[in-house]
Amino acid sequence: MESRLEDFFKEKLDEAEEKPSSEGRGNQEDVTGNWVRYFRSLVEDRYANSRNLKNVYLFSASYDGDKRCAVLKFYNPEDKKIYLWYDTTGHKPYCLTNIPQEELENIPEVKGVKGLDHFETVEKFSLLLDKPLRVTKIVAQDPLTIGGKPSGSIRDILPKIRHDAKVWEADIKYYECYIYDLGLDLGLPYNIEDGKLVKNKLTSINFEVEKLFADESKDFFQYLKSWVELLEAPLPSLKFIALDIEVESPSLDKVPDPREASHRVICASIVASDGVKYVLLLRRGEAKGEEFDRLDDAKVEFYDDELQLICRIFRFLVEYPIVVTFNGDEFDLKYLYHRAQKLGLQKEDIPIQLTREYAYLPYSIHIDLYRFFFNKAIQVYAFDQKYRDVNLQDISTVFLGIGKVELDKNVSELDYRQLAVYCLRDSELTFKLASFDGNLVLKLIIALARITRMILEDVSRQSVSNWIKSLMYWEHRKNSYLIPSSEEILAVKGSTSTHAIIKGKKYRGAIVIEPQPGINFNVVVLDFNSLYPSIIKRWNLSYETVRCPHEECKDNLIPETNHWVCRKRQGLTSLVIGSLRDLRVRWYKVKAKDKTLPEEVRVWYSVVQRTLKVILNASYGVFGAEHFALYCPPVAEATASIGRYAIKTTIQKAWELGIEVIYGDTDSMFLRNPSENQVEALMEWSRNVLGMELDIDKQYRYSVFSTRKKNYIGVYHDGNVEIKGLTGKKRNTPEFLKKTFAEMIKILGEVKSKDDFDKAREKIKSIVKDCYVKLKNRQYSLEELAFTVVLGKDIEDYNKTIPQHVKALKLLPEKEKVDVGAGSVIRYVKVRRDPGVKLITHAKVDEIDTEKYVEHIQTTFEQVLDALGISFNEITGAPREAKLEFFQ
DNA sequence: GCGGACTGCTTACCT
DNA sequence: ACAGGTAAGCAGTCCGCG
Repeated sequence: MESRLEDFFKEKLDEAEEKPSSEGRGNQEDVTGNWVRYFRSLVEDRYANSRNLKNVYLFSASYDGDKRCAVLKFYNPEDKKIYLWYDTTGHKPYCLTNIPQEELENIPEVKGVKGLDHFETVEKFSLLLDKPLRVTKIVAQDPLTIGGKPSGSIRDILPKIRHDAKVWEADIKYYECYIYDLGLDLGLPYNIEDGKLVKNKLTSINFEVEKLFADESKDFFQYLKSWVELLEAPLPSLKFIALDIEVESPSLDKVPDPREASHRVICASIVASDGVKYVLLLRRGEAKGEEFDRLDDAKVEFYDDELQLICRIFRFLVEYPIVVTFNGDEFDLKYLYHRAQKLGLQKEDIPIQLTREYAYLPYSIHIDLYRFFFNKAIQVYAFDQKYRDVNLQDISTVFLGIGKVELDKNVSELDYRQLAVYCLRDSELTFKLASFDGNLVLKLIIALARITRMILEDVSRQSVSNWIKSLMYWEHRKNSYLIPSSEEILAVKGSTSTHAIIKGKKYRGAIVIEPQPGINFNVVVLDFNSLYPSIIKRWNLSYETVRCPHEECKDNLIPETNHWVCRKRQGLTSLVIGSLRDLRVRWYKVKAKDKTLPEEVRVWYSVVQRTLKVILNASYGVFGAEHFALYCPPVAEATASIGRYAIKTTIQKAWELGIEVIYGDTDSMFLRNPSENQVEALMEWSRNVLGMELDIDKQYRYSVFSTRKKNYIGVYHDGNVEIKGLTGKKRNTPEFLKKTFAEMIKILGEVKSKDDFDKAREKIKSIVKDCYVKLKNRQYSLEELAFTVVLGKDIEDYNKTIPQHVKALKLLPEKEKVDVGAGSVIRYVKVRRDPGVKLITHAKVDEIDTEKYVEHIQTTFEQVLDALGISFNEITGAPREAKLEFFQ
């Protein structure tokens, strides 16, 4: 596929790079000419319309403003390159309106809009009204005519002309509209035959799956089938690079502004999946040590000219199909874009496009891992909150066991070798974050793209509400359903009928059962297997079915609300979320553990089940989120309400069966020493009566509860200890407390029987006592005493109250305050004098307010001591209090 | 002028 | 920029107190 021309220019470029200009800053033309020629030839050649390609994977799409059409990006696993394909179907941007075609034709303000193509009358089905609707399709020659111009777009002028004008589907990005209309599947293989797009034959549905879901309705089964086809499709082997650059910086701790790009790019490093490693360094006037041509397994190149170095980076950006960065959107690529222009390169010769939020690579796929790991849903559900702070240092330490190279001075002051080592490490870490566990992260992104029908760039950056929006929109278009506007849904279904416990919330959520304080042996924890998605499936919840327009459904009420649910039509959300849930629980989760399957298949199944988990966990919440495109509070409210109903009735049934329920939260029930028969009976009852699966989630040798909800310790039969919610493991708790707490936990893990507790009690008392004494003697360092708190917003935004960590910050001189903002981590200690707090960097050990810290020891340990029948005063030597005994 | 009761704010957690 | 519920610590306000 690669042309002679491309090879020719590549050689030319290599030549140019092998003899970096010796006479210092040479002619601009010489420096960049080779790059520009090479780049232009590449665009004309390989990136020109591809007419014949086999088995290429659809990874991305966008709109080409020059050619005025959609362009798709395909990845060819054969030669591991990206190919562009420009639309050949003549598809055009459009939106829909309720104004009849004849009327539109007679409105001069509309007819006169430049870029308008034509009108059509089409039939769509309105789920909201449960009836067909004739609407007018306004077709334009370019997306901006529909919407997005500062003024004068169809989207904006129609409501001005007629007050009852409705406009639908006008704020969908054009390439998304294109994907939905053509029913394209992202991440799946296609063929291009004589310029036409042909989907590869799909993996047929597995016989086992078919058998597993034989009892489901026809519609439901159709959904299962289409998901399986997507998710069982083969996965291409991927080729990618990680990139990182270093920029001279004026002062310590000050990151150069990428828009200004006023400082030199002094180093770049590239680590590629094919083993290629490069460090590119800028020769600088000042002595920066000896030059060298290798650094471990990386090739090192020195450049006299900064622009030449940057062009070298650009070559990597167009030659590799996938480029991975850590914060490339906000820094590396943004910087390179502006810096290259500053040094004289034309915009069109830079292979980077900046939008408001992204650095987009038109000839490859840019994945910014920072954006991906920042996603809360990814953080919590895909990675079980293994990392807390989103930065390269912490994330790579968690997943790879290595961190960044530590610096003791400004990057500008490092010698060549130190700089190279530092920079190379960063791109190595970035590379490994994309590739660990067999490219887990990239696979997650592809699995997400397949399900959501989003391009890789979007799905890896945007959050759950956009994922679900996209997959729902795709389903609407597939079935010719009119996509309702958010206002429309709200107008018809805006009301809620319950009251939240927390002020300012819209509706009542889950319930938490009051725990029975004390210690209990043999505790079995049952939970509803993905409760909310199950409810959405079983109760047919969707924006069109909750409060549906049919009189005859109005008696089909949802507990504790005045909402009813449709009996006549299967809800779209119910089908989509329900099928994904069942597939995860009954197929992918099971198969991910199936040792008879080849390792590679198992790994993919585990990726899929994790991806589904992320989507499913968010599926309920989005309907209660104002910014979600299909925001529908009654759907969220109904879901939570049925959840409360499910757990309440199940607990009641448990008592009837003679099982003691000692705690429960949302979807879980903690049973005290139940018999196998009792557990089995309860699970069966739930299956038969509620129609919901109840599973054994975990079994504890014993559990420790105080009177507090969302706070407990569970000790598994193997001695592993699970701690939930306790102060002793919170992030902001001082280290000395966490350490002492961990010692106590270790003792608890060793307790096997009631008798062991007597010994454990004594040990725990002495551990806490030691802590108390050490504190009193001021033997703890400031490091150990510091509270670590994340600043929730910028300092000046605290106008209601001034919390302690902000108080500590206010003592800083103005010019140091500017470096602190939302997201900064603040470490402070409590002192006796005036404001009571000081930043760790400003305090001394003898200022510490030990009395305050004693209170913290007390609250931290009382959460456990209570249940053990130990009073804190007994430990510190204060008068003995009555001892509580919880054993029965 | 001070302390207790109360509410509200902030952070971190649970499901 | 997925939801609501809970704990803890502190900030700020109101009220009573001859």
